[in-house]
Amino acid sequence: MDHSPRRTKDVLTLIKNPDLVERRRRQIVDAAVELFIEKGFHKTTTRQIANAAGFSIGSLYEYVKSKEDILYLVCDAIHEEMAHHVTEALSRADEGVKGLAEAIREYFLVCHRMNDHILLIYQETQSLPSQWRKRVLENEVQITGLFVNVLANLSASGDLPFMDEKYIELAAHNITVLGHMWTFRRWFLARHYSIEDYINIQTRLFLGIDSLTGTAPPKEEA
Amino acid sequence: MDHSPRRTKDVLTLIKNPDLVERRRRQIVDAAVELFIEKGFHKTTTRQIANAAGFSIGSLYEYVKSKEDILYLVCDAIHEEMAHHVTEALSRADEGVKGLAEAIREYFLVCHRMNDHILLIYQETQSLPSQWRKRVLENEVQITGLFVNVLANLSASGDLPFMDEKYIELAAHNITVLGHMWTFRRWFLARHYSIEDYINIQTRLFLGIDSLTGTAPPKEEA
DNA sequence: ATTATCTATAGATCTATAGATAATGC
DNA sequence: ATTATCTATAGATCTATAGATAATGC
Repeated sequence: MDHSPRRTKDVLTLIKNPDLVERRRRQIVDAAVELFIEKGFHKTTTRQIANAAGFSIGSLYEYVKSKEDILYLVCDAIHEEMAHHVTEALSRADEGVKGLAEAIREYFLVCHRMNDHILLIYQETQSLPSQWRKRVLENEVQITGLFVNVLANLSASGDLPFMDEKYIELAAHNITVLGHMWTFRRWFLARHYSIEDYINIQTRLFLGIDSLTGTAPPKEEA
Repeated sequence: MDHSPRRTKDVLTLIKNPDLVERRRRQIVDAAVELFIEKGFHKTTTRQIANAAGFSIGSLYEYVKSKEDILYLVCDAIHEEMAHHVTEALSRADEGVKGLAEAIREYFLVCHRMNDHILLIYQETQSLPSQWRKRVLENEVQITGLFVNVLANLSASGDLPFMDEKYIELAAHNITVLGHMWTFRRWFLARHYSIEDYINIQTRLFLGIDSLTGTAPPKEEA
């Protein structure tokens, strides 16, 4: 009998049928995401994941080699979903600074919806074996790269004041991380701000324009 | 014999001598910080902490009731140190916008030096029992409050354009979190920026002034 | 007597696997 | 025969405590 393991998405499996691997792993990931969000990675047992996914602990280990494998699959799935939504948000946005404001608005709303998933990445990336941790971190930067493109275009077209490459890159990191900030300070921020407040104020703070109309608001002076 | 536990810093101990408690707990915290940074909270054993602190596992449990107690003591110590450095940095700064730039500069340098400690808070706060998690999170916000004061004064004195309270508060959160960003994206940012670059560019991005001279730089146009 | 410390281990997991069983197709 | 699944458990921890010992002062 053939016992050689297959490699799918860089994670080893003993199951031959690739479609089955994909289907079962989706079950594993769905179950694990929920449990990890609720109890954290370390306090979730592989047995709980197997139960929630609807099969036995023995079967679970046919589809992954270790518990860390599951965490990696979870992080990867979350990144896929983030990247998908953000790409779509950016492609739908208009031209010019107004379009940037729309894109930021959409991005912040994606962060708002994926709150728990983003938190999970922040908290558990460190629990991955270093080779995979690197991969997950690079994914984070990849999303920042999407904003770098938008900003670079606006800077080149004159819609934004000309900015050095390094300024553009850091501004893109700021946008990305201020979206994350809503998730990891939400327990506090939500006392004072709705997500709409948050988007409006942030947009005015760093673009100086209104997030919906795209126009500079009248200056209030002391 | 008196077996009633004492409460010191809200953590129970069986030891009567308060000075001894303080001394031993400092040993425990110093040992634990290092181990937690290296391996994470869950992968560090209480036995390793006891060994590194220089006494037995039995003694360790005379000074704390549980492993979570140790994590709380660690988080609290880190907060104390952060708050101390930031308060000092703010009090040393000049008046006006230039003083704000100096304060931000000092704050970012504190984040730079306390890199690993800040990361630890981000990663392990979730592992605390909820009552203590709340306390640690409030500590984070307390540091933001220090910047709220500075910004409010500048806004009132006219050194900064007048800003609504909600704008001030969010701007303070932004400053705090962008300091943290340097720690959790440093693995990437440090490829392109020194901490000095980072401070200069961030200051110009959100104050529009040079971080050292406190003056508006000449505008570069495309 | 009282306090602090240590040794030894109970008790409770939890991951990962071995080996049996069921299902499917030649 | 081959593939997928399950049950049962080996083996390896790890936290927290009980009970013994050492040190200190009345």
